[in-house]
Amino acid sequence: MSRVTLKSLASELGLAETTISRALNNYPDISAATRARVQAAAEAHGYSPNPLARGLARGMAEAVAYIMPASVGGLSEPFVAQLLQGLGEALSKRKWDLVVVQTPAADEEADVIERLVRTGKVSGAVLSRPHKIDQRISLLRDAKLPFVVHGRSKDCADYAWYDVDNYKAFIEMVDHLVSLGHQRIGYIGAPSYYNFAQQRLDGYRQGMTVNGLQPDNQHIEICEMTDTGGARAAAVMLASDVPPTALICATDLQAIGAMEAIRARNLVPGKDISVIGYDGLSIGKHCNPPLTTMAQPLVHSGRILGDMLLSLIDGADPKSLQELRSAELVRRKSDGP
Amino acid sequence: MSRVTLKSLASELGLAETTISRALNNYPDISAATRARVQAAAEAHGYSPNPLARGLARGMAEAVAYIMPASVGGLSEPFVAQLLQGLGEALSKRKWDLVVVQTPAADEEADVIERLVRTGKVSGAVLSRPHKIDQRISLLRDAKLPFVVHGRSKDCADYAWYDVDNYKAFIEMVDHLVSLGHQRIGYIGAPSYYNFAQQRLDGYRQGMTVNGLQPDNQHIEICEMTDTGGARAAAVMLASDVPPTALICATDLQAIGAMEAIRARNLVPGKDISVIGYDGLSIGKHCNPPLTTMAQPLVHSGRILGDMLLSLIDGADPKSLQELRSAELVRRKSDGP
DNA sequence: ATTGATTCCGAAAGCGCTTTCGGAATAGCG
DNA sequence: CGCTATTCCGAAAGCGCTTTCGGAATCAAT
Repeated sequence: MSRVTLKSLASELGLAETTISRALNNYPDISAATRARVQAAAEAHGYSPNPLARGLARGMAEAVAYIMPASVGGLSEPFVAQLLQGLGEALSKRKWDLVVVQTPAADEEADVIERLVRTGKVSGAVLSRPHKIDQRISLLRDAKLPFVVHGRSKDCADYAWYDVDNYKAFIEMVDHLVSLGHQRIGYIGAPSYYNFAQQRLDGYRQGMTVNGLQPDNQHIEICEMTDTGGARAAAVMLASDVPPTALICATDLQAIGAMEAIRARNLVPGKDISVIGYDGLSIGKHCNPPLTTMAQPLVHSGRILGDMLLSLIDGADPKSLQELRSAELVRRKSDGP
Repeated sequence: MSRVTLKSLASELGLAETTISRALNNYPDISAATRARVQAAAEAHGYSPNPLARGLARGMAEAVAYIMPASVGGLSEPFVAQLLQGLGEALSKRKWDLVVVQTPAADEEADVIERLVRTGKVSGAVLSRPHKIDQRISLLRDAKLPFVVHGRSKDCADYAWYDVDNYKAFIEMVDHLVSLGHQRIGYIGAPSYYNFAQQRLDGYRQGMTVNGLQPDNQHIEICEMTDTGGARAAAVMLASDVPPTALICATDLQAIGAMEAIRARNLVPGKDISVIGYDGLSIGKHCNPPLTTMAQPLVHSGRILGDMLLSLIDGADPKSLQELRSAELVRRKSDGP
């Protein structure tokens, strides 16, 4: 059972390869009758064009790349699987493929991306977790490879992106805590080279000022986006003269760490000190207490990103493909008066 | 800056395309001098062969597929990201690509895989979470596409696989609990169509008997591999006449759910009732109390699976590529006397 | 019946690379 | 110096598909 090709179909039907091809690709210059005949035969034999050959001939591959975020501290991001699922769903509508590429170390990043565009094995790319100024974005832009970004870098005017409104979300988080009666609200942030980290910090600051509160620098800590990072940062803050009564964290993992630090001081998170995270990871449900968090729909994000990329490849204007979503507060048990 | 191809290199060096190609592919019939010259030029221009063209010519793609496990209950598996990372590392050594494919619903599974092998866009595949008898395995086997399985199905004699010894692990888990003084040890298992579910159940049973204990059917519950599943199962068991003093769970998520059910009855997991999970998810660290679990190194697994697949494609005998690892007990706080 | 416009299909070239094969240049040998 | 054995490179064909172009048939109109 050798592979079924255009040629084999052609010889079976007594037609030319080229006719088969055009029939299957809905060219207008094929009579309805033969088209039907061809399609039936293709169906019967389970024909599907060799994507390599097609890609070569058409000069573009029916595949897009997902550029995995460099694994911070060896810890793979928990959101990848969900995002991939959404992406896959979007792409499967056209039967396109999804190839995931890793960017091992920061200094090899350029190589990897350069190779990606040079070899032309994908006709688009999705990028996660952009930095404020992100070399990868410049590379993709220069290479004129269609791409969409999950998040935004600082100069996000001319490319396609999908992001949640970090700024707004963190204002809301402050609002929420204030409405619960909190005054001294601490902030545990992420490294500032991430653009979202800046947005979240700004949102926090803005939220404080509109509520007539003074963001105390003693109550702002920046650390890695891990549980241990969050724990350390929280410990520092709790040891200060006037410890905060509530903590806003840039990520769920940090929040989880912070809760541990709180418990380590024999305080009860959500009772003595409120903690709110950001990401909406399902892990949070099983913490002690369950973590209140701002959630973003990841599978859905993947789907949107995929759709965006496809229409971008179809020639849409990147500027028309910029979508800002709002995160939603998921109240669990880690926040209280 | 048009793409640099064999042709452009050839005309620049005054050589034939074919010579360039053979030089770069280390054919023995190219003089060392010209080879060096060619390689230098290729390097200088940043040449890398078009993978589509190469794949077409060679009749095989430099890419492998990772077949994502169907997302159970809409919940993406948390281990995917880590496995992918390991796989990517292994493949990057040869600069191969990793395409992830989804199998949407069970009835489309066959289609997807069939299309995968038919189009020949990958020269190998990795499969996760096999069932006892797994249609996907039969399909891949029949298609003669090299593949390795992460786990084993019932008939695993003739293909390549990498698995952890579930049976042994669950015996050890029982041993461990018995050594802590437990007698009534309950078991929360996974659906029996998964082969690992059977192995784990068997291990549990065996562990009980070698320790002179009678596995009570009242103390065995099968449920979905989710937190809610685990919670429901634990609730049932706790309500029985002689509730178990310790719980062994087939997955960490179930264990996390079980702990919740225990807390719901105002009991303290790890103190009143011990709980041990299986998977070694890092989530477990942040539970209340931190979950004791049997851990398997996922990134490493990915790397092994990738290496296996590559040597399989190189012509290795599948039977020689079967590796059984042991899981390791990670003691945290959810087990006690 | 002649022309011109349509409709439909096949021939041919090409995408970028690999690989087999043959032949020119060089070397080794008597 | 002539002959065979080596070394090295180019020509050609092909991987499976797409797409442009031209030509044979059919049709409608004169």
